[in-house]
Amino acid sequence: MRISQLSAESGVPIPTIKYYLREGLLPQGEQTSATRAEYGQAHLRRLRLIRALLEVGRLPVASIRKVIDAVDDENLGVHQMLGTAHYALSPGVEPHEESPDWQEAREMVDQLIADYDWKIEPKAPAREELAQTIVTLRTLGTDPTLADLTPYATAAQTLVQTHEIHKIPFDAPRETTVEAHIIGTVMYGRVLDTIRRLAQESESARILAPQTP
Amino acid sequence: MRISQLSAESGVPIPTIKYYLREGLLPQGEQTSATRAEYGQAHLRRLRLIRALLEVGRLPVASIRKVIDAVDDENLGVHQMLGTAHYALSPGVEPHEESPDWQEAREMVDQLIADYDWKIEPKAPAREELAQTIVTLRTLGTDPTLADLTPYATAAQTLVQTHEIHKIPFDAPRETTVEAHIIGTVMYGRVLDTIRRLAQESESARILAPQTP
DNA sequence: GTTGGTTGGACAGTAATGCTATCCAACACA
DNA sequence: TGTGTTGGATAGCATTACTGTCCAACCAAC
Repeated sequence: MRISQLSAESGVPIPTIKYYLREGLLPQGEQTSATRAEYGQAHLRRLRLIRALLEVGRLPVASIRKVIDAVDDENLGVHQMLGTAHYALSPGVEPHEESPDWQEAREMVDQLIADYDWKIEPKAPAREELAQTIVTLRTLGTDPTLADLTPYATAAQTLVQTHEIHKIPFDAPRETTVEAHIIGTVMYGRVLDTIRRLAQESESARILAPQTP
Repeated sequence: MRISQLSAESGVPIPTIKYYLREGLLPQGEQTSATRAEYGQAHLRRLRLIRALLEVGRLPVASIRKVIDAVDDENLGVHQMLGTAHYALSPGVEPHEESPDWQEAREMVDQLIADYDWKIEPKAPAREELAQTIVTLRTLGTDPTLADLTPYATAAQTLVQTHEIHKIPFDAPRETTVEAHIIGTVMYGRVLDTIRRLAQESESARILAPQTP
């Protein structure tokens, strides 16, 4: 498959594909001559993943490259590879000042993790992210307690344990495993967010809507 | 309160505050002379909300303005105001080609909404968003069925009905009501997303981590 | 009354991000 | 022998969210 066909099948313009190649998101095709390269199904698949992460997952290109670098690093074991990829999917929190508010928020996060007996790396970005959200909620005047967070933790745990984790083929080839992991994290993350907004609209409408029985 | 104090209390630089004023995110202060304006607690509160939506909610400035315009439009009833604000919080889907894939995806969304007996406007942006995600999941090779979506719908409905909707003071002043609504949608949306990633990491670690009992 | 700092308003500039556009020589295929 | 495509390189562009500079008008302190 040449680049034009790759473009036609994926719907991605050729200059954009070249850009992804430059940026290392897409592996180079197999060179057949100085000005010819051959692309295969793997490239098409990778290209679709990139577009999914960009358009649906709204991940920056730099994060996508981190994910891909983790996959392509053969030195990493599956566990490390998944961890690296997973962390790269995290939006990330810019550095912030140390303050008692932050310390308190971090303690709440630690407590939540302990309550649910979760096994989380100390440096997991989601810890800081959650702490940031708690701090922000405080400055907004609402003061979240652990009891406000547990319903979300329970819901998340149930979803992950009963529906998501079994979809990941841990014994398949590396690339298949990460891809499933990424899809589970990003795509179903958006599914959940969107569906939650539907549920909110519906509940809000039931309470407030002008009577139309 | 003058602009410098507003900046000091909020931690937002003065040029940025000026920018928000220009963009209509922040209402003008009360002019006391040609080169003096007075700001109050409402401004500080609004400023914190803007930062929360930007930093935690990752909403574009244009969307924040839509939310604020809805609040400031006195012609709108509370129901309409909440709806407009809620829709502005949606990331939005760029226009796409009509195709059987999209039709099928939309039908699946309609079916889900019907199954849960949700009351959703035909033009709700979350419909198209969910359809987009379904289409994308298809191109990625996983083929989501209604049964794959229902666990998320059940979880979302439970969260919204038992924990979120009661936090919104529907009989309070408009501004208080929308603010609570926005916080519920955006901030707790992020809480859920982040906590879900924690749960994923933990489950993944339990299955894959090198044994460290 | 002078002086020094602050304010609002206007406008230009900037950094990051995700593309797009153009050019070119080297092919491949008819 | 021509026609078109390719890879590689480089430059340009649109958007977003600020940031920087300038200035006359002020207010408050000395």
